[in-house]
Amino acid sequence: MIDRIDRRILSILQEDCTIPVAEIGRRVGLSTTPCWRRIQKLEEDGVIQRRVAILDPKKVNVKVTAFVAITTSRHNDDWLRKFADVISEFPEVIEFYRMAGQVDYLLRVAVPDIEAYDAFYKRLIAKIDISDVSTSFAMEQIKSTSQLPLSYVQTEKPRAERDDQ
Amino acid sequence: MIDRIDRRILSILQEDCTIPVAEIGRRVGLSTTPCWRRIQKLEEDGVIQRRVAILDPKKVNVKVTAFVAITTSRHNDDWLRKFADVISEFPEVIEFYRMAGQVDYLLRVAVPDIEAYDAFYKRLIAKIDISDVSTSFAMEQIKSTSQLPLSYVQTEKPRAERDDQ
DNA sequence: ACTGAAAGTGCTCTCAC
DNA sequence: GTGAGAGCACTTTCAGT
Repeated sequence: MIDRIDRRILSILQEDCTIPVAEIGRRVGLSTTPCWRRIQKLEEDGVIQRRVAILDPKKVNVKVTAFVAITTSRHNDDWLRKFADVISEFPEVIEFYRMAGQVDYLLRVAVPDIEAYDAFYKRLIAKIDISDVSTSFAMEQIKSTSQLPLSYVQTEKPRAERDDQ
Repeated sequence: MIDRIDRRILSILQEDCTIPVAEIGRRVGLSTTPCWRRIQKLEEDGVIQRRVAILDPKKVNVKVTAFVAITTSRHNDDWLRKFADVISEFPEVIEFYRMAGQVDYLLRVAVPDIEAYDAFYKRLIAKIDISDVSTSFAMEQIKSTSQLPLSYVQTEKPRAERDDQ
């Protein structure tokens, strides 16, 4: 389905999606047409979901990252759906996971400072009844990337190599 | 520095950076040229850091997200720098924070499954001596976005509004 | 399946206002 | 800030390998 050339294309586009197709082709050893068709297919197949601009958190005044661990006292499905919807609506919530283990849910929240987090927190609990919440703040963002590892992609060997065996 | 129109432009580009400048201009009530110039400036100023393709984690076979909480037994600066470098090198590490509070460091790791996490973990501890590690797995990704909240941006009021006052 | 060429389109970016 | 225009990159097709 995805071969090594596709993987290299994905790697390039994950890094910078403004590179012209002709240049991508050159880098992966393909001419423009097949390279363009591969990219088109990767988009059709949903491997490439979207192309977006990445902003500098500091420049848009969200310097503080908070991790919010939520433990709920077991509610029914309806409540959980409402819970998920309400929380997802907050633009400050960048990531939202249902967890295995002690903690039930984990949020990553982007805000300017601790006071803003407090205000966010108040708006959150005003909208939804949460029993147990524990917040940790990040002091420093050492790494944060939109690039997923591509080493685990199920690669189909290129035809040439397959025929060799 | 950044006014409301810039903010709307950023909001659009955070969502989809393939939209033509003319269309962005139309949406924010500007003709192509000034809109293009604003985008150019936002890039120069580093507000827009890059433009990237966002891939579907499932399609590239990283279905499991692990959060790794690391507690170190207080090392010196050199060790900490090496620690940061070694961990940052792993492409599976998508996010890496230095934390306040109980936990010293928090990683978000993307892997195909629990076995792959275990292999990753072995490679990690083989490279660096970590005393106390605690891993939690996400069962479900309810929300995950590259879009930062723009409500906190320091906005300079547009000239017209300022003059009105 | 990829190459290369080539036509058509639409966008980028500059310039004059 | 507007509007127009030149140049260019991208898209898409087609014949050929």
